[in-house]
Amino acid sequence: MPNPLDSLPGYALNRAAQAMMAELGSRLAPLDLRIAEASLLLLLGSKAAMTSSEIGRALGIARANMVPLLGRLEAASLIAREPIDRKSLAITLTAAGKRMLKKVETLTRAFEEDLLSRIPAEHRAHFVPALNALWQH
Amino acid sequence: MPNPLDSLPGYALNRAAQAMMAELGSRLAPLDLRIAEASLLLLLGSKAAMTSSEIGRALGIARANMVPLLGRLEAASLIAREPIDRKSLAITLTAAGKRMLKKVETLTRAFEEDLLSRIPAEHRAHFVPALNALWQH
DNA sequence: TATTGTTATACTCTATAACTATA
DNA sequence: TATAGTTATAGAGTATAACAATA
Repeated sequence: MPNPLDSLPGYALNRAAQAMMAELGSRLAPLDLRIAEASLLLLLGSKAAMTSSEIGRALGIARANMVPLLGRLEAASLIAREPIDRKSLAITLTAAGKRMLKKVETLTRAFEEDLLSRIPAEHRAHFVPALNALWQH
Repeated sequence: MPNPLDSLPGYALNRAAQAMMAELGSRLAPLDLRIAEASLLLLLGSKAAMTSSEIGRALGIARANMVPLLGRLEAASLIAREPIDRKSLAITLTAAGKRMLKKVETLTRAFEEDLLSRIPAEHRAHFVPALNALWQH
């Protein structure tokens, strides 16, 4: 039933991420948010104001792809842009954005708990450190 | 420097998979193969002949998306399709496909070793079991 | 009746090049 | 000179609906 690819770390990593992101996407759908949009709200909630470029660097999103992402959030009145100088814009959460953030935080907490609960207890503490070793820096 | 999302398992999972798949994609580029194509060759190498639907189920690829995938591999003369009955086709590796498979196996082995080597030793043995718990069945 | 292979289509995510305006 | 924000575009991955033919 299982195939020989299942023992490959890279294959397992890809399948697990695909499954979990599909699950998270389904849970976010009722809020009309995509994963990147929810991530952005969570990030802004902890860092106050950031520029588009700073957000992109933090989330691993290319600058060019930040434009439609911020555009959708602004169209939904969840964020606002205010000039810092004549070159940069500060992205901040609106009141509606902060209310949406609360929902995202609740939903995310439940999702992350459910994800961890699927991992056998003896492996659980090793999960995030192993993953972070693969991409940080 | 790090952001608060880094401690979330789902976020770390997604970033790690994104980074590792980008790395694998770069390594496969000289062979002119995409990740799904290389996965298909590896699968066929261990299972002899399979139908398109069986491959799709094994790799988590929708049947409709198997069509262009198999089309590219057939255009590259790496696979062949032979009728099983008047409804199904057996997908098999051609001689060129088997030669390419050897390259993919060598490359994949190196990639998987490099991936694991990035994970601190104490976390390494927990990695694949934790991931497989998230998506299998 | 369920499954296979297929077509067509659409949406999302990601990547690149180029441009302007400013620090 | 490097960076910010943007436009346009292309590629790749994924998802759905529908269809004819066959098991």
